[in-house]
Amino acid sequence: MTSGRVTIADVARRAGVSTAAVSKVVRGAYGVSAEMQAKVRQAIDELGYRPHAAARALRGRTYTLGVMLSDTRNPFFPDIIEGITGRLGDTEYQVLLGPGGIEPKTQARMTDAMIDRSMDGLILISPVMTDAELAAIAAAVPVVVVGRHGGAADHDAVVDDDVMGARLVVDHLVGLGHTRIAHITHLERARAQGLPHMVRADGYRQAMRAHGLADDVLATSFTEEGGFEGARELLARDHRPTAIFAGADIAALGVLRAADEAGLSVPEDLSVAGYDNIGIASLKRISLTSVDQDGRVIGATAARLLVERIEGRTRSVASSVSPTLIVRGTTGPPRL
Amino acid sequence: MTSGRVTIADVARRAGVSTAAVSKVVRGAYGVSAEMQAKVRQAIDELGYRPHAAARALRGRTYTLGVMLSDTRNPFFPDIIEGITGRLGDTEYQVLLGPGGIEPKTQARMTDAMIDRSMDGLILISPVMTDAELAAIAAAVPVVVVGRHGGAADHDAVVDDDVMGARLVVDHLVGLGHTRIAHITHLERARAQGLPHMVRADGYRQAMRAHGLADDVLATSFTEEGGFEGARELLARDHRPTAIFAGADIAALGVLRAADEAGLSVPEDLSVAGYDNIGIASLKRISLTSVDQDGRVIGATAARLLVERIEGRTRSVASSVSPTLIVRGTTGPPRL
DNA sequence: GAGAATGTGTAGAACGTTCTACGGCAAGAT
DNA sequence: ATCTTGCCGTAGAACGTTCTACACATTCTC
Repeated sequence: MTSGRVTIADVARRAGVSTAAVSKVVRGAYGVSAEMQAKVRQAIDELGYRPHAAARALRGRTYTLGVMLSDTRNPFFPDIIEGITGRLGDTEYQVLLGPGGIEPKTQARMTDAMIDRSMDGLILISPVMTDAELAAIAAAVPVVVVGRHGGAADHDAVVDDDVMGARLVVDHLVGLGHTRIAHITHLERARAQGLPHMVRADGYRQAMRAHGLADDVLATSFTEEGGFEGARELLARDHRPTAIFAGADIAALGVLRAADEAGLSVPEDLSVAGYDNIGIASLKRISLTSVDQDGRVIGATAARLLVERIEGRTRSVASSVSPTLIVRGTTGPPRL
Repeated sequence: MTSGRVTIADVARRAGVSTAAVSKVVRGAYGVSAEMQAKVRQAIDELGYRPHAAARALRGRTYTLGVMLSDTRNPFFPDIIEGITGRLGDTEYQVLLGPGGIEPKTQARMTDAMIDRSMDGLILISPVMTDAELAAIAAAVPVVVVGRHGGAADHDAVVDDDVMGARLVVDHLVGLGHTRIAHITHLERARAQGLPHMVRADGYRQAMRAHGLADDVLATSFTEEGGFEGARELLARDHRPTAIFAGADIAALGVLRAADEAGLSVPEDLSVAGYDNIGIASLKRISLTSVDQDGRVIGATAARLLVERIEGRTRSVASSVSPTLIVRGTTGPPRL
């Protein structure tokens, strides 16, 4: 009455039973008669009782899963969230997102905060931290990592198959008749391993080798400007490439601008492909050929793995989601 | 020792004081000697103690603020988040985001979940719910609403000044010499009031009237396709407009495509302006004139108001953030 | 030097759950 | 009749905090 909140005791009083009985009904625990069920459920409905998650936290579960986001601007992050919430929609679990920022320090602060709030499990999206820090978190709470290649024994991992994605692009371009295909990647300052852009570049190299072609990787940055600068350099060469595969769509947009400025028409003079299939790639005015990661599947998989782990699985799982190539207007046969 | 978690009792034992004393130090409460301070702080550091938020929740604050997101795809939502977290960065508050979805039902479920987790306050971004539902939430917890015009006594509100934004666009176009300026707005199915697109349309009408010009509003939808269709209809008229102001950038992109297809060059034959200043508007290849809302300021303001309200302010505040016009390449003088 | 005022620390009762341990009862086994 | 065996329900101790009430020193005031 004080705080206006309906507690388990209010329900118990109304139904004329003990709080323990109400708790059992709420949790669906063993040892409740049908009659008791009905009585308690009715009282719950009449009073509009909802369990107080914070109080639950002190004893058992909170039914709260945390998702640590390293970068809220990540273009497919909404898809991942949708995948997670979609998967969890009909369970009792609630999802809360934690903006961790790009700094290792702020990310650590966020994961700590999530642990302090007794979340039942954590999904970390592209976390920037050492393996030791990751292990410390995984020791405290079930963890699934998304977007970081190379798993570990103490947590599950879900990644896009970036090697396959790069191969899809190369195969497509080679199939169109291209032989001089350049790749623009992101220049890494950090010493981290297994970041998606590195794996994409590796995948590109492997695929080119498989076709008996020479690879040509230029590292700038995954920004519109980075793509522009990279393309300008590539297009100024004597034997300029007939196709440019940018490791990220945002860079591919810069490549398109460079082509415009160089007076090259796309795709006749230059084919361009990106990665991530961000929203604007599908706009008719852009129509960018790109690799789609299906964030929904990634998110749904991560959610499934996390719940499994919370419910007892200890063997660790690494799941790789296959990307698909979305062919649009920026790729075509080279002009001979 | 059981759960591995360091509790306030562990700290108390280590420092040789009572748990109440440790609690005082942690909370910075009154009645602690310097000596006690030092002893306790040292013990805290040695043991790596962090207060258990869920346990705190049962008595006092959780130092957790919830942000209910109605649409994770909202283009300036990352800016708002940054504004919020930036403002709160040096406080003890932690921010958690709740993906509420676009359905009233799922949004209600999320706000309930946040209340159940004893969050200290809630920021609701463009919530879709009745005033009564909103009032019920505001009765349970301090609330700040973002992006919904027309506040109420029980919560604070932060909105973009959409009337001003629309006026900025009209003034700019009129200043360039345009007189036939059309506006594309979003067709509303819901009976909700004060939604941004309605206010923008009103602002457009007011500004046109102020210049003695006839208004011309077409309602399609805020999608690329909606902008395209709307523009096609407008451009097919006998006396076609020389400028189109779309109520959202995404629709403006559709307008640009329609202009392309109609063989009209922008801005010579047609000026185009949008609203929201989404990321791609600044890409050189698009270079869309748009109204910028400064999500950071909006977010920071919301965070400030929420903390004030949590700390005791009861009088309700409605804050209006002034937008700015970003003039780029899609607007220019009309061809005579 | 008595009483008041101030400053510092502690005991212990909440907060709303979960869950172990146990009591009572009815039905079946002996 | 007595003993098991299940089943159903309850009492009550946690969980880790906060915070009121109070005890005890010390210092101030007259």
